[in-house]
Amino acid sequence: MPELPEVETMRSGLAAVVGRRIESVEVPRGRLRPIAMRPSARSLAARLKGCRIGGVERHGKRISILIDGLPGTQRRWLVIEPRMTGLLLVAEPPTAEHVRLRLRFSGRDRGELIFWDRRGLGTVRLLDAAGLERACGPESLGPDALAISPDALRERLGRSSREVKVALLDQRAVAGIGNLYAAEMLFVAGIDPRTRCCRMGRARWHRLHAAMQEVLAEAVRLEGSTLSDATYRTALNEPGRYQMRHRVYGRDGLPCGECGDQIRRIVQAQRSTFFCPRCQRRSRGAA
DNA sequence: CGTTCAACCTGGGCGC
DNA sequence: TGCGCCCAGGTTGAAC
Repeated sequence: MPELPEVETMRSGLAAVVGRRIESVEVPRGRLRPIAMRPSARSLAARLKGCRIGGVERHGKRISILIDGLPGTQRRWLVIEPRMTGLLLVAEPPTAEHVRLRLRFSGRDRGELIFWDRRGLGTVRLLDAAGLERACGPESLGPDALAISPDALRERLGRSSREVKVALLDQRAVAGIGNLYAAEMLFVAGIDPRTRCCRMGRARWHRLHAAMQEVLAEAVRLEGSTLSDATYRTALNEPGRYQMRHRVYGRDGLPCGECGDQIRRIVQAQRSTFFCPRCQRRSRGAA
């Protein structure tokens, strides 16, 4: 479930291939249904060959790779959405079967960039500047969760009648948060995930913002969360280490590390939410 | 403005 | 051993 920390780890891992020239492009075909790729695999391969990797950026849970050296002066970006099980690797992938795109580099350094995706829900698109703006600009994504100010967070969500856990997953409001980290930051902030945004005062928004920064920064430092299904790996095909720090996610029925009460699982907007009913009471704190 | 539901996929875990 | 079923959750789009 690549969220901000996992995608940020992919981005920093990909810094190793910036400046390299693409010698060949491979889109393996197997028994699996091809993933969404625009333009077609064949055309993508033809256009990328001989180009250079100009840079790598993260936009919420998406990655853009600047492609230099296409004919003409216009720049293009390879925009990749890992969605549920997509990985960007500069090392051998977990299995050969689910490799969706492989760029081989030329020159002294050689090496490869691989997009691997077990479930195939991810997408790969080659976009021009306007397309990049549409896919990753403010009409699709709000401010990054690691860059937003406390007041901007409150400004963007504070009037909503939605439950705060559901609202945190809205990428147009704030970008990068998914199901796992939403649960973790609400626990750290001591906020009931069912609280309506418009019922939260300034103090609680600031507490949520502080928890957001703390949880995401620590998860980035530990290179994301590799769950028991072991899907997510770093760009070097190593597991993340933030799963050891999970306080509520995936822990229903287990005792809360703070108070010892049982952690509960509920469903909000068709997604699991994990929380501690005692540590995350609606009225906890001054509010 | 909002919610709900289905769809896209594969594979791990479970009950039988 | 194996089959059928449920579940994981990012994103989009339709229906209401």
